[in-house]
Amino acid sequence: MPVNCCRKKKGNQNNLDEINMEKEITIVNEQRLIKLLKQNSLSITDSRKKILQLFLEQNGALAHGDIERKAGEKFDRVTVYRTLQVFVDKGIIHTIPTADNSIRYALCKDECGEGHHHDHHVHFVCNSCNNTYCLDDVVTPGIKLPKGYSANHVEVVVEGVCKNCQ
Amino acid sequence: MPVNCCRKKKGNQNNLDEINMEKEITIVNEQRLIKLLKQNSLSITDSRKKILQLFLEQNGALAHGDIERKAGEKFDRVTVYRTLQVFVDKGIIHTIPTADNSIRYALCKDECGEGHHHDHHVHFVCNSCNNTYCLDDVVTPGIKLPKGYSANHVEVVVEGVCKNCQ
DNA sequence: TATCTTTTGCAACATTGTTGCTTTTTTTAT
DNA sequence: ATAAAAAAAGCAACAATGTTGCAAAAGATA
Ligand SMILES: [Mn+2]
Ligand SMILES: [Mn+2]
Ligand SMILES: [Zn+2]
Ligand SMILES: [Zn+2]
Repeated sequence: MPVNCCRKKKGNQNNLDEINMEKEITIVNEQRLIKLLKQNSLSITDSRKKILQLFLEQNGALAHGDIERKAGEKFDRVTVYRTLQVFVDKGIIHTIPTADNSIRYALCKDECGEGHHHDHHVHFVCNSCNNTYCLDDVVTPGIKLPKGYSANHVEVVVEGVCKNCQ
Repeated sequence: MPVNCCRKKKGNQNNLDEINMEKEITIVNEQRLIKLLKQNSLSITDSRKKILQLFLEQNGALAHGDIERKAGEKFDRVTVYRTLQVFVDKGIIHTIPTADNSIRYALCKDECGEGHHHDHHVHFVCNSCNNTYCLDDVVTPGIKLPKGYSANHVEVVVEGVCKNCQ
């Protein structure tokens, strides 16, 4: 992993006025999507824009199936698979392990890039709404392993009831 | 979850002499398998004995596919699915989440039973041999969650290089 | 705009998981 | 040991998920 490998993306919180016309919002988002894709040296295509948009609009994580559904009939299933793979490779999204054979994907923060993820945060799965959230501020704890084991990465998934469902 | 809900199974470490004849070992194991199934009010069938045996013989965890392969052509795929499901329900095995769409299963310790699992240990996936181990002695840490979230269960999966592969 | 490169969609296929129903096996009661 | 009842296994059909190669379409480049 190269030194100084982490790009600095602008925060870009997208705090648009609620009163903005729909069209205007669309334009802004489109620009943002294109910028993000360009930053990652990806060519700008409809499917990439659409799928990236889904992640940006979404608070929590998305499973492949969710994306297929939300992207509508617009794209081939194969394209969705390939797009997700590219996004993971580029450090745009990361995977979240589950115990039900349906990997979830969520946006990475700015520190991730091609070939190196740094998503050292805890994930939360709500038993009520069934959403999965990145708890970006909750850092994964160090784990003391038995002699002989060495750790590369620690993944923590907490299951419970989320803020909205209490 | 009822108070005093946890059965006490005998340790039964199966420290058999290496010199025991194959047949004898088989008989011993058979008895052990039957005992375990009876303790869990399960009827004694070939597939349940075989699959349980695979777990007892195996140090690490098994994915559904592993079991299908190891159980040979002996059983229908559907039977394997149903048997695993029953074992999970009964607290004989527990699932381990992964990020590659292949749930792993491993034996529970004695505290688990029907309707209540207590597998509060860390899991370890080796990047070299690709085995998954239960680190029974490494307890999952408590996680301090943001206001509004409440935890039911914490799952920790550490990825790295295992003892045997160092 | 013309050319080169990349991505998409499609088809075909493989793997994985589910469901209903019939047959077989296991358990239970005689 | 035998018969009746209950449970599990096997089978078939299907659904869902994931993979690959290739031709057509779209995007980047000059
Ligand atoms: Mn995350
Ligand atoms: Mn375990
Ligand atoms: Zn929730
Ligand atoms: Zn290993």
